[in-house]
Amino acid sequence: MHRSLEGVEKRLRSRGRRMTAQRRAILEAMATLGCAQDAEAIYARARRAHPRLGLVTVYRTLDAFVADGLAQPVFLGDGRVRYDLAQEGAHHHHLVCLTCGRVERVDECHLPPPRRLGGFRVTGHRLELFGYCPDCRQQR
Amino acid sequence: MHRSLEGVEKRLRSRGRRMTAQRRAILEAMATLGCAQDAEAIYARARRAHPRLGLVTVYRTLDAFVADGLAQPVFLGDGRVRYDLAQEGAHHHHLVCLTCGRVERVDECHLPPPRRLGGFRVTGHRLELFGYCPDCRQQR
DNA sequence: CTCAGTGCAAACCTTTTGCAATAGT
DNA sequence: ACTATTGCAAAAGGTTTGCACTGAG
Repeated sequence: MHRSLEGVEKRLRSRGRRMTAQRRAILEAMATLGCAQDAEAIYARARRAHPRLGLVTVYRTLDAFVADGLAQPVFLGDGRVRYDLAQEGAHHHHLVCLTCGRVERVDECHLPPPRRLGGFRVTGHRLELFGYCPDCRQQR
Repeated sequence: MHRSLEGVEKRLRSRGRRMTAQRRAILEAMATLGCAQDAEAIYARARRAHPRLGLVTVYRTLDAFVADGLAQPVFLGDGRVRYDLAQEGAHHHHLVCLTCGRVERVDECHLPPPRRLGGFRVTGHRLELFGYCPDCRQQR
């Protein structure tokens, strides 16, 4: 993980940003927790490494990461924004359990996105799959 | 549109719900405005037909419609929930302009959703396409 | 030394809830 | 009549902003 941290630091610097203890803690939290975590979860985890961290800083940092292409927002429709660390080969989707809310990462993408569609130039897409996880499937 | 309104009314009744002037106004607003409109937009439009309508009623009605399968929520990541009227053959996706926010409906779905994936039973999906609409494409 | 980043408190905005009044059936 | 539905006001919940202070480069 330290290797990618260096890359991240370089990327931040190139955009006039600074590497701080808070940002390191947030990056580590995101890497540890995995994809599609919300600000609160990242905050709780990052606080272990940096107890003085404020929730507001998490929000501002996530905004900055998204602006710099280091993170991507994920919307699962539960009223909060979740975030993925934008790593190499990062294009992926999410599989969400409708019962317990568990989120799995799905790496295959069978979508050949058309470059043109109804006059639009299509540049990207988001796909979320919904269903029932092994645990919740049994209880039905 | 009156034909489908009757179907809607029947559906509501079968679930112990009542058809009110407010609900008619909201249904009409949704049908007129098209897909992926938020509560505020539906409220503004429905108020033309029923000026005494309250925004809270729109929220509660939309919740009820979703619970009854008459509407579906759409999440485009702009911090508000949007709604589609669930009509026949309603499965569709959205094409969103990253510049102006314009939303087009996309009826083709090239996604053969796998029934099983990583232990999950997959029952549905949401796909949103992003890009630039004809107007905004020119300005670049 | 300079300015990006931080923390706190307060503001914001969308959505939800409590409750008494209203209106379908 | 019975009770689902409504409207208002207030609360809730996630996110953003103002401002003075801190600290990376």
